[in-house]
Amino acid sequence: MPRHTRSGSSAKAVVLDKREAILRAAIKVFANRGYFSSKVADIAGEAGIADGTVYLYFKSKDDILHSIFDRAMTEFIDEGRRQLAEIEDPVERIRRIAQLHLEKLGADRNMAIVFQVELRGSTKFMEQFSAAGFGEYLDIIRKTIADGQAAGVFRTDLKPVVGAKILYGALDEMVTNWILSKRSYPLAPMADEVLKVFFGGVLI
Amino acid sequence: MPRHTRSGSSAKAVVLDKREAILRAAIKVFANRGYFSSKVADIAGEAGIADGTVYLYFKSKDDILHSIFDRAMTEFIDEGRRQLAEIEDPVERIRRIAQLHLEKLGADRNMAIVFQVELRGSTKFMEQFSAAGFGEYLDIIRKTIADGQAAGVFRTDLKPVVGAKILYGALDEMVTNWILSKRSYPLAPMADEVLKVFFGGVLI
Amino acid sequence: MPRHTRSGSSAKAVVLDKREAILRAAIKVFANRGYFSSKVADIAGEAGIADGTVYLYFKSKDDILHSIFDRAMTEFIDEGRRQLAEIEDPVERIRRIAQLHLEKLGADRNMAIVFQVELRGSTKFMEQFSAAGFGEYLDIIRKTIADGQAAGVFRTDLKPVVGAKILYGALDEMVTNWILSKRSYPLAPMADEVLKVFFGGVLI
Amino acid sequence: MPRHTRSGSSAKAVVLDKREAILRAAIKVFANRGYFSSKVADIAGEAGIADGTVYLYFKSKDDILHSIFDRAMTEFIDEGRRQLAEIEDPVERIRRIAQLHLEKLGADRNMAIVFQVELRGSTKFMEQFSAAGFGEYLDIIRKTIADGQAAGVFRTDLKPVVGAKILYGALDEMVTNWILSKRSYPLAPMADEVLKVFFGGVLI
DNA sequence: AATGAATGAGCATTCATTCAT
DNA sequence: TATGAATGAATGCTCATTCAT
Repeated sequence: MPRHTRSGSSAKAVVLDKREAILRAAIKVFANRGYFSSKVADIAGEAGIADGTVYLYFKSKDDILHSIFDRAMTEFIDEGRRQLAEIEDPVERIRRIAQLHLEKLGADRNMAIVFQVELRGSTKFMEQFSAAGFGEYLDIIRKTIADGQAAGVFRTDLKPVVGAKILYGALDEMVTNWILSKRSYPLAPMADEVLKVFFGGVLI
Repeated sequence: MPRHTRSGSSAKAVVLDKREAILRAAIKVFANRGYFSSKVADIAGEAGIADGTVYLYFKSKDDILHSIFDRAMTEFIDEGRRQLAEIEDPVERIRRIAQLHLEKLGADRNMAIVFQVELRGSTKFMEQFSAAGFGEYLDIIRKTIADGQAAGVFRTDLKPVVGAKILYGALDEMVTNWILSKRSYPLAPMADEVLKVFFGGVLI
Repeated sequence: MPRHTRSGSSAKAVVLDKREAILRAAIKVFANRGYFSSKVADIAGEAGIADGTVYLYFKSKDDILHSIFDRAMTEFIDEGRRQLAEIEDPVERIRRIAQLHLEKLGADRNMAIVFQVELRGSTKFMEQFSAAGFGEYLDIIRKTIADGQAAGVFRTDLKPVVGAKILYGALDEMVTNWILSKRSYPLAPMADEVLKVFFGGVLI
Repeated sequence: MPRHTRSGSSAKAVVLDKREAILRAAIKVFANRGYFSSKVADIAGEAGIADGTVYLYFKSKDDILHSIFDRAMTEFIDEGRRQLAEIEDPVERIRRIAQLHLEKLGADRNMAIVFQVELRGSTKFMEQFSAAGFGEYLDIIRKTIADGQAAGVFRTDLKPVVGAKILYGALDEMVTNWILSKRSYPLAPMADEVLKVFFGGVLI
């Protein structure tokens, strides 16, 4: 896809590039040492800039973490909406959501670590986050389940919001285990395992 | 066995009481402010003792958090073994595990916050913890699922370890949402909702 | 020499014994770790008593160090006076002083370390000490030199006080080197080497 | 080689200046209060900088003391080698050493206090220091005495190393007394008094 | 007298943030 | 914009001393 600016030398593009570089560096550093143990100097060093420069692009260390979440969540939600746009069938929609969830997080281990560990590691963040993108995400799942119930494909003795949490929790645990695992394996295929149970249960 | 000292005033008991008081205070403080933002002075203040006294009972702030996890996990595992001892049926065992999980964490909101937030908020802790009690817990679920498969009550096209993670993840998410919820509701009943899906799936 | 109290069980004797035990323990601990790095608890432990008991015999940690110096210095001065009482000849008196200096410090390595290191390691102590026993000690040497000059055996183009410092400094350095030496050798014989130079110089 | 920046304003010079300022401040503070009683904040205050700035130039409080010793000793040894380079006569060399010793320490009272008090006030420092510059210093004296013996000007019934210690000890005591003295007098002239005795002895 | 648990003042060090250049 | 030296508030931990028993 062609860029609208020639080379990366336009003022705007440079700004975005450096901001981007800092975010990437922060994701790496936060993933390795954790938010509280990471120093702004580490991030600057990883990004190849001076410490002070960080503050030209972010208001604070806290702001960096928030920006990481915001950007990733926005991208994820957008990508989700795009992919779900043409899928009508609730079952297929749920399948697509689950796959997308694990594909996205499975594609960037550092980002996954930051999401699973740092986002969860702070009630403050979690609360703010719930109010933001996370709530929206859960809501998309909830609505799809409700649609499925209306369409007569999902059992109706289950509150959609609870179903959404169960699916999300199961997927989330797949990610957490993948992060902590000493073995290296692809995360995305786990979606099918989760869906197998989510859709059909474990009882024969 | 008769005590030589009346009631809980024996030296041993006093020591345990103070240690206990510090742990309780720490759970409260950690739950409210998070581990990193909590000051040892906060804990001491909450426990009604001098700052230095904390160090007569714990080696460091870090040691306090570890002690919280260790004690709670040991108690939980013990209680679990006791309650599961007389249950043979895999389905019932799984049900008991899920209920116990939410009963225990639902009984102490602060403790639940510390577990959900602080334990998850540190790869270091998570790794140490995985190697310790958490792995053991997941293993109990895994074995029960395997037993159920052998007994012909659970579908066999699912790896027991994956099933265990799915169940755990779903329960865990119930706890996390309960913690973050502005509304106040009992956590334990959520176990049935999770089991409904885990056992039977959502498809009609 | 017979004791005036039978056994060590009289109140006075017990007090002295425990005080003595604390001082001995302190000398050992101070010698090994240095005054500032030594903890009162270390001293109590070495003396086999409870921490608080130290304060029944000494006003403070500082007081212990002072007591060590005071007692040792008093003993040393007394012993010196006794031994010098019957020596008239200034040369022999100087010899006796030098020998006694190295004999005494050479007899107790820990005490020597405390004297050489801790006493010197604090201007405060040194000033207080100068005003106390140390000044008295130097004065005895000074007077002996002056006597020798009056008697025509010592050169008179040297201020007695300077001569006293030179002798003391040379002896002191023997002690310091002996303490720091990795090899083990008797300190007392070094007195003759010092006196050889002090009396006759190094020039042929 | 021309500088691109005028006078002492180059980055390197500024760094050295601030490092120098901290060392000077530390010498003053250590001399007045002693190493253990001195606070890093005192040093920073004396140097007119913020507390944290100290750590941009030194690794720790301990590192400051070491740097003081290292720099002074290096300077002293260098200056000594320079001045002794053209002196052949062992007697004159000894004289020069003694004079230099008292000239240098007599030129900076605070530095002298730090050397006499803090260096001696720690077996740890003394041991490290013995292995370093101090041993080298004593060795220079020792060799000169041995040369004098070989040249037939010094008596041979004295081990050179012992002679070196005696001279050093005598000089050292001059410094210590000068530091502790309430009167103010020049230290350097005391070298002649010491040499008078060292060379010719006190006996007529 | 003896104990040792409790106290709390004290301090070296870190690090997010600022700002002169 | 970019730098990185400087700042100084913040805090975990130690240990001399006290005092209830």
